[in-house]
Amino acid sequence: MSPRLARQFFDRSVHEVAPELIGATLLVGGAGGIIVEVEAYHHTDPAAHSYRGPTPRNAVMFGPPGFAYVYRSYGIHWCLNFVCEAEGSASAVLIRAIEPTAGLAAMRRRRGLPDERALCSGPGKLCEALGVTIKHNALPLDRPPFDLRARAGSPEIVTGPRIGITKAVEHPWRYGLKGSRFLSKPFKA
DNA sequence: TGGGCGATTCGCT
DNA sequence: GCGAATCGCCCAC
Repeated sequence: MSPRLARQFFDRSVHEVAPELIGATLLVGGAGGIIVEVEAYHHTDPAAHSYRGPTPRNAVMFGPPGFAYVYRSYGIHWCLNFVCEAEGSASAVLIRAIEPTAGLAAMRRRRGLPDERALCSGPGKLCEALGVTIKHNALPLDRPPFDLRARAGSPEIVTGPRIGITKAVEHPWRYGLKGSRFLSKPFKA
């Protein structure tokens, strides 16, 4: 088993951390798999929740790195982020897609879907599959129920514009595992 | 294969 | 009141 990611792993620029999360293994309560798609959000970025300063919702982003920031999206879905950089810098990586490898039965049950490819292929989907809710907000990533393992090799990374945002759309801050069948959407060649 | 739309909560204007 | 870091379904092509 590869080593657990230390808290210091997140105490760097989101643009360093985000691509290094591709290929890492994320389990929540024993269910999850290999991270294949993420997006980086920096506090100077108009598309980031932290751009306009702290609020009750985004408070965790302004705390120390290595914690989970969970928020509700479109009134329905949960989205999972990892807080990065020094305390107060309010930057985070959005986890967008996972290749399921562990706890398949539990994830299928929660998703109500038999298709493995659709289990975790989107930020809202993977939270439902892994059982992530607001209860996980502000929890440390180096302790249960989270289990985050460093990747083994150096996978090929593809980049592209982020999805579903209206501001700062030009930045290529979406990172994916090249050729993965489990992405939320394909990367443009 | 891809675009349009409804569901539904919350933060901010 | 508006719009959002989404998803799944429906429809046209």
